[in-house]
Amino acid sequence: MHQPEHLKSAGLKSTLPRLKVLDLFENGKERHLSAEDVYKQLLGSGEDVGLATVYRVLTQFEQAGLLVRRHFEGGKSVFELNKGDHHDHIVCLQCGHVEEFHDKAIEARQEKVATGLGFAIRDHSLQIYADCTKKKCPHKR
Amino acid sequence: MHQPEHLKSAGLKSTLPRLKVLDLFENGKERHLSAEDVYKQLLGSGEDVGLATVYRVLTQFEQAGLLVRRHFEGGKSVFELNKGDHHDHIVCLQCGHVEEFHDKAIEARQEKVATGLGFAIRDHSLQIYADCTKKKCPHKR
DNA sequence: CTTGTTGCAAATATTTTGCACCCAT
DNA sequence: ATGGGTGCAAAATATTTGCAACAAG
Repeated sequence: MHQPEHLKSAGLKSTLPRLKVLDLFENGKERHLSAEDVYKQLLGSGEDVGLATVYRVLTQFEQAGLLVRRHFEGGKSVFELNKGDHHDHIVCLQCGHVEEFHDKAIEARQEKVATGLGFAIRDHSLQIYADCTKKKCPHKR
Repeated sequence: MHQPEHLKSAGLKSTLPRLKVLDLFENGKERHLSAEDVYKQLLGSGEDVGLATVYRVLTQFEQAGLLVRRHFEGGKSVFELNKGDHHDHIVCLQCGHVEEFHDKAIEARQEKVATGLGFAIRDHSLQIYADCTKKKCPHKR
């Protein structure tokens, strides 16, 4: 599996559920997963974890800076690996796939607008909800 | 109170709970309210409504285009009057006040980015979380 | 009248927490 | 061994729904 250094440095013991969750994000197919997604995938792999543990681990990883929590529509929190870079998201309304993008011009304008209104940006979140224009949505679930 | 034309044209009967909720958004102090906020304010005004009715009314108003539903952080939905214009939000981290803004350049870039990735935008949501730079935050709660 | 609307309670959905047992160090 | 970690069940939070009583047109 993987080295538990990340966990160590975060003051977290290297346990099976934690290693498995980390592995899912590092080597899984989807980069953006909800607690339910993680839980189901672990059960599917024959792991015997509780949903509560998944929630606890995800929250701990978020606080440790290993994961980032996103608030898309739909009431569920979605997590992804914290790669250190900032990016925004475009969510396909047809299949739910999440694509990432970064646009310097948008960031610059945000800075300008905020400054103009007398604010100092600390963080921001931008999601675009869209339909895929290709004949077949390439990201069917 | 108010004319029920909005309701009529939306195919909704003009009832007391609906008129009261609409009034809150049109004449209330805060433009952005959660279901819980609306419910508490109505109870405070001596109205006898159920929380379920508030949720139903808010949802109906959203579908009728009278209100817009926002998904800020915190797990709760927040509603505001639909003034027809599109705008994004800047949330003051110090007092929680919500300021609105609209920037053509940002919108244009979003369109460009989405098109470039093969998507047709249906909706988007942009929130900036920031600190007020004025000596005293002018929006203390 | 007739159909839409409401309040209440119960049901969902998501996430958190209490607790006794288990395991990494 | 021992303190953190886990699973399970129950609680907490946000929202939806079934249903009988009720009210607008």
